[in-house]
Amino acid sequence: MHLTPTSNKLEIKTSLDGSCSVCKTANCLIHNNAEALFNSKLPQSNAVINCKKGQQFIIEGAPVNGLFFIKSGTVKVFRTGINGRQQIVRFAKPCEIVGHRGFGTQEYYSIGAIALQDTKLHYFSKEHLQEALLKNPKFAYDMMLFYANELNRSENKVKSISQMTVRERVIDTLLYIHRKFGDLRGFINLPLSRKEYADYAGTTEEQVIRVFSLLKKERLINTQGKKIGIINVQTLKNEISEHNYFLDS
DNA sequence: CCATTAAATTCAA
DNA sequence: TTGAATTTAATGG
Repeated sequence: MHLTPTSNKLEIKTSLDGSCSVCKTANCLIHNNAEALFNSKLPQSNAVINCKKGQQFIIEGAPVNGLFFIKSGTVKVFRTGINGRQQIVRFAKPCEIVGHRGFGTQEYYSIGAIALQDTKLHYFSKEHLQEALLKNPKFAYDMMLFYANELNRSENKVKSISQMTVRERVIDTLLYIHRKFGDLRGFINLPLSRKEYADYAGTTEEQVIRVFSLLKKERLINTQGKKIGIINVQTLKNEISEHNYFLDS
């Protein structure tokens, strides 16, 4: 896929094409429900958006019009705290939804979202989604599962931030990224800065760097620049097992 | 938290 | 493809 190299604007083109080129995954919402989603007669209600690395496509406080499916790339979803520090709420990968908290009653986005890599998004308006949900129970059910899962994870995150030590939170974050984005040649398959680990774990960049150094000394992880390799997943899991490590998303 | 140095990444020639 | 410019990591105060 070729992206226009110099444009700073979001590239938007409407598309009534139902094909989702990237995802062949069995449990992809958009893929499984393409029929329900794409035979709408509503004009201008869905579009493919190309988003360059580092580009913000949801602004906190902006009015909600719809939501986004990720077709390719990865995205971080965050909320800005009182002192301007950003708290990363979650990372999202292809086949996932971004902006869904605004769906329904809320008028404004309470979160922001930035592309971590060049990312293709598929946008649907609220009306479009509503139509598809009402028409198609299977789609509605899949959406509900997604929401339930997100809620579960977010409840657990509250707990982890309030009850775990910095070291445990960093380990928790590492394991979350690892199981979500997987392993490529021994390194976590997602390049994140130490700051981004910190923003997710609810700590500072320095703390993350120090925990990483320790873990490296203990031969539990490997680091090479931005790339992190987990050597011993089990030992890390054990260390936070008292805090209910059993989530799968 | 800030300052310094080392290291890695990006960019453009 | 290289190296200069910029960004990021790591450490110590």
